[in-house]
Amino acid sequence: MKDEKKRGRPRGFDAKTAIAKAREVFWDRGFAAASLDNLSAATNLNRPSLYGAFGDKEDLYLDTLEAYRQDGMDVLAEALDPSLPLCDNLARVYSGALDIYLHGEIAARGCFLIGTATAEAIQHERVREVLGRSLNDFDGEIENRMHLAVERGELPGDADPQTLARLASAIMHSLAVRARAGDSRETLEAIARSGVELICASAERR
Amino acid sequence: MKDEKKRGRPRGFDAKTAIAKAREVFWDRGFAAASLDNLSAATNLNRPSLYGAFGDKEDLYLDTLEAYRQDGMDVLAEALDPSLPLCDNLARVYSGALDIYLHGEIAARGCFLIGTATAEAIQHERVREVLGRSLNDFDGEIENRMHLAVERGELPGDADPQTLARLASAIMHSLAVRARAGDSRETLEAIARSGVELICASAERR
DNA sequence: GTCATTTTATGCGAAACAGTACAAATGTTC
DNA sequence: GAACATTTGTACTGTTTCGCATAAAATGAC
Repeated sequence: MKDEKKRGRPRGFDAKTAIAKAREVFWDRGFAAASLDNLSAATNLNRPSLYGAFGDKEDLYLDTLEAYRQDGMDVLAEALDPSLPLCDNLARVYSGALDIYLHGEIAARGCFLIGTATAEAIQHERVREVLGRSLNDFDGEIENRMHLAVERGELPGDADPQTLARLASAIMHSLAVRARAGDSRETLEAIARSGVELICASAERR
Repeated sequence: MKDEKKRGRPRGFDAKTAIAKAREVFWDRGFAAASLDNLSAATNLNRPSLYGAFGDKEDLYLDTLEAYRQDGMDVLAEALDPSLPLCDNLARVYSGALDIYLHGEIAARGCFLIGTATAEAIQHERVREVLGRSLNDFDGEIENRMHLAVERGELPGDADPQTLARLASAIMHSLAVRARAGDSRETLEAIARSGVELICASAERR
C-alpha cells in the first residue's frame, strides 16, 4: 500500500505537518476568516503548492478536521484504557480534553470541531457531515466503554449505556464551548469533576 | 427616556426588525462569511444606512448577539415559571430551545451564540465577552431556580444549585451543537428527556 | 417658504481575496 | 547524459470585499 518512489521532483515538505500548521490557523480564526495568505505563511508553502497537495481551501479545511478527529479518537481510546476503573477513565478523558482546549496564544481555543466547524455546518454540507460523524464516533467509543462497565458490574445492570455516553459527551461539549468563551480552568475542572461524580454516583446507587 | 420627535428625515425602517433580519444572515453563514451585500439585501437597507444606524459589520453583529441573548433570557424566564414543578420547568426550557434550534431553511441552525460566536471568540474580544456573559447569565437564571427548589424541598437540602445548574446548561450546550451538526429531533428530544430525568432523579433520591 | 438636519441612493476606490498560468527547479527512469 | 514527471516560485486575473464620499430626498424649525 506504500507509495512507490515517485518520479519527478520530490516534495519539500511533509503533508502531515503542513496540515497541523494549517489547523492552527483555522483554529484561531475559523474557516471563513482564514485567508490563503495566512495559511501559506503558516505552512511555509505558497498557494500553488497548497492547491497541488490539498485542493482548495475547503478541501484543506476538511483535511484538518479529519486529522483532528483522528487525533481526538486516539486520545480518547488511550484515556478509556479498560484496565482502569470507569471513573478514572472519564476523569482522564476530561483532563486530556482540557489540556487541549485551554491552550492558545491569544485565548483558550476550545475544541477545534465545535469551535469552528459548527459555524460552517449550515453552508458546507461536507463540514456538517464530518462534524456529525465526529460527534457520533465519540459517543460510540464512550458507549462501548459503558457497555463494558455494565458487563463488569461497574455500572448497575439496568443502566443505559447510550444515555450515559451521551451525558458524558454533553459535559465535553459544554467544556468545549465554555473554554472558548473564556471560562477559567478552575470552573472547567469543577464541571468535569461533577460530570465524573454524576456517572460514578449512578454506579454506587445500585 | 423616549426620543423626542427628531429633526431631519425620519427613518424608513425599524431598527429591531433590521437586526432580526441581519441575525438570520449571520445565523446561517456565520459572522466572517456574511458579507455586507448579504446583510444589505436581507434588511433592504443599503450599506450607508447600515453604517449610519449600526456602525461596521462587527458592531452590527454584536447587536444581533445582544438581541438574541435578550430573547433567550426572556424565553428562559418564561419557561422557569416558578408556579410549575422544577422538572416541568426544565422540560419547557429544552423544548423551547429545540423549537428554535431545529428551525432553518437549509439545515437546523442550532444556537446562534454557540453556532457562530464561538468561531469568532478568539479574534474578537468583544464577541468572546458577550458569549461568556451570555452563558453565565443563562447559568445564573437556572441556578436561581435551583436555589428556590432547595428552599421549597423540590430538591434535597444538600443539593448544590450551582453544580446542578451547570449540568442543566451542559445539556443545552450539547443540544445546541448537535442540532447544528444535523442530529435528528428524536435524538435531541431523547437527550433532553434524560437531562430532565437526571435532575429530577436527584430530587427523588433524598 | 427657507434653512437646518437627518436619512437614503448611487457609485467610487483601494485593498484583499481565491485560484491559476507559466516557467524554473529538482528529481527519477531509461 | 537525455527525456520525462512533479514540485516550486513569481506574477497575474478577475472578483469580491469593506468602508466612505457625494448628492438627492424628506422632514422639522423658524
